[in-house]
Amino acid sequence: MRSPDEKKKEAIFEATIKLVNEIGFAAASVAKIAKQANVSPATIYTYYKNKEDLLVSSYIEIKKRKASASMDGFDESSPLKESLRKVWDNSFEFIAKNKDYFQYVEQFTNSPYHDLVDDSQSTAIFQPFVLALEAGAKQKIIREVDFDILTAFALHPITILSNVRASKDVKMTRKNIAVAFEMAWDAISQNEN
Amino acid sequence: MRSPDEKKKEAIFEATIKLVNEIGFAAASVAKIAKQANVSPATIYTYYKNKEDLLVSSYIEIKKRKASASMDGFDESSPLKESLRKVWDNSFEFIAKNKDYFQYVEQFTNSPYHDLVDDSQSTAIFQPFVLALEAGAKQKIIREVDFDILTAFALHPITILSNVRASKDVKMTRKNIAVAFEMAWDAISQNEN
Amino acid sequence: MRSPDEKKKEAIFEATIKLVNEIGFAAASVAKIAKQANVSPATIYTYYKNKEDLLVSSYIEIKKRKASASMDGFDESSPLKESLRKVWDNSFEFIAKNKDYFQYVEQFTNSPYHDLVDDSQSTAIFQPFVLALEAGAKQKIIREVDFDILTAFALHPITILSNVRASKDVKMTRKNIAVAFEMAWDAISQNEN
Amino acid sequence: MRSPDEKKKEAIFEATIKLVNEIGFAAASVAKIAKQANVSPATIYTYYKNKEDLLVSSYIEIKKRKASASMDGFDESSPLKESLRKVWDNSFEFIAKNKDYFQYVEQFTNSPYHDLVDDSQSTAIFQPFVLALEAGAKQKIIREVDFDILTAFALHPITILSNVRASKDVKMTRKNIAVAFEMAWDAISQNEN
DNA sequence: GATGAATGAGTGTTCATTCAT
DNA sequence: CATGAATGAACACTCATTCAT
Repeated sequence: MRSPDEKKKEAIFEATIKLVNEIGFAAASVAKIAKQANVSPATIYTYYKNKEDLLVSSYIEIKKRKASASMDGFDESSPLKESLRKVWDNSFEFIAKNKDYFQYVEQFTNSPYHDLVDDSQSTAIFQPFVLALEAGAKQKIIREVDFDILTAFALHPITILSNVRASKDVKMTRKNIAVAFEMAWDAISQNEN
Repeated sequence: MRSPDEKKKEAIFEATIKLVNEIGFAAASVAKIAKQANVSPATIYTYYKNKEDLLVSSYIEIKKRKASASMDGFDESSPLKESLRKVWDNSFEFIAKNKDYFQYVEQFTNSPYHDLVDDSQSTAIFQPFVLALEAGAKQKIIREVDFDILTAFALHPITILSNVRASKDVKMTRKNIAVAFEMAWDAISQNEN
Repeated sequence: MRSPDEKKKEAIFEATIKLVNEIGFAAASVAKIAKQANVSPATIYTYYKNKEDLLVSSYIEIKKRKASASMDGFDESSPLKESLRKVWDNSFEFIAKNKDYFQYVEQFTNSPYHDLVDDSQSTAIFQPFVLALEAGAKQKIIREVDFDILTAFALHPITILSNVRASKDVKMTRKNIAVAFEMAWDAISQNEN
Repeated sequence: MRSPDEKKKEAIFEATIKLVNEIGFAAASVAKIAKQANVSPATIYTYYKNKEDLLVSSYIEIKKRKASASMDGFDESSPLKESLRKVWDNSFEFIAKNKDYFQYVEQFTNSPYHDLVDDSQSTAIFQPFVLALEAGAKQKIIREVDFDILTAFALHPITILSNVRASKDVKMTRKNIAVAFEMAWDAISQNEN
């Protein structure tokens, strides 16, 4: 069971995400976040060094949760395609359940705040997946290209298709996910002969 | 009576983009933008209704420029793959030349400001390209899927691979562009048999 | 017939009164007055030295018009009570026809601007009336008291009863005016014996 | 946690009245009031919602104080004339002691701010007096006329004669008050036969 | 004479943060 | 640990006024 303090910290965390999503970084003042979390502005400063720390910490926290969720049940011994599919399904499930987290990350990632963050902690969780991709490349299952190019097709479509702002109309039904995944796989797989 | 100074407006426009990219929407105050543009803060209000108008107008201006650049030399009679390739090359060229414009758009798109914008004006320019895609789908050259899913593989990789924040390490050399384009085409083309 | 210039000046005058009544001295900016009068802000400065001059001049102009209207048809040879009644009727008529002028004066009078004004010009018009009062006092028709005390009962009730803000509910019908006038007369007349 | 400082609030209140009287609503900026009260501009906003609230609250506060002072020692069983005289004496005493309060109210009353105020709270204190007047009217001691007409002669002369701006020259000595009161009584009393 | 562009100085207000309790 | 009071600094924006045309 959580201590009363942890509850307060969680309340501040949730209030931050809610407010930033609703009114943006600029308008989400410490005072407003405090009110939303039902604490005094001063209280926030007992948990976070300053506003920047609050925003960055919240981002990192989400990234961690998302990374573990995405890698849940990942099995290195499975075929690469199945592994990748697992990550896709996990990701869509996590995003569907945590739209607010996802939206916060999107906004944060494209802001100057992002430069302050060291992503290594959360990317570490993906390590097994990275290794699997590299192995696949060596085995000529998938293309041997820069890692960033690979993920542009293998992973980024997930976030693009989940982004309410970018893709207003598509509902990511099970069928749509399946099709999109096949497209991703076609993109990265070394199938031409 | 003085006549309006187009140079001054352009200076404000450029200053806005520069500052927003460097320090973000929140920190880019009207006063700072004015100083950067070498005008009085009050002068900005003779060209724009308010800060929001300044930011939104700047966004729209960029979108327009980018849209026409992307569609430059687009030929409806060419084969779809060539047309798409043309858009890719145009886009990468434009982005390479205007990294600051591009960065501004990325940040703007993922901010609450974006909800205020009606994108129809700039997307209108893409109309011939949209028609070409639809024709390609009907002719079974490319997959028949939701338009947003299609662009997630046919166009979005361009912006992802150009994004300095997301892809720090890859240089989009001519070769890398060629490979990435092939992957995009594999994703969308109806090549399974 | 007025020259085009005079029309413009009158437009500025009317715009000033309208706006000050609607939003008050503080909010009635030169720019807004200019817009209301359909001229450029700079144009106002060709007719008035500055904003203070505009407000004060408008006040004086109204005072003049009101003073002459009040004294219209004043006959020194009439009995004092009749003369006073004439002033009452004239005043109520003027105010009824020019509620906006009246309201402007009320607001102006109770503002620090009023200290800047030399009222002698407009009060000069009342001179015959003042003399009549003084004569009445000497003849023991009315009380011999300080002039300001006299007018507090003989004239001020007119403005009080006309003031929309102060007296919301009373309609100054002919009958109400008659009664109020009798009260005023009872107050000032030397009727005790 | 600091406790609220009543002294500070009073200082802001007094500074507001002083400055508004000296330079008017328009020129009395929050910054100037803060400086006069020896607090930070931001501090004013911990006690008042905004400038309007500051001005309106100050007005209401004065009205309350004035209303109770005016009704001090009011005795319903006394003859009406005595009761009214009591109110006159109380009022002149209060105004003499608090010229600044009075001046503030005068300016406020004739400004657009006044429309925002619900006067019922302060007028409630006058209720016994209102009832006494109504009783007097029924007993034919005073005229049966609209309440606003009655007060235009029974009460308004007090404020007119106290108004420095309107009546520059008269000193309201005990004797002058006595005379003026008799005039007021003559105006409202039903003595003609 | 008339104007829209331009601006330094100021507006009311909110900010992130600190501090005494 | 938690807080509301307090604030200097900054915010977006408007002001009265000037100036070149």
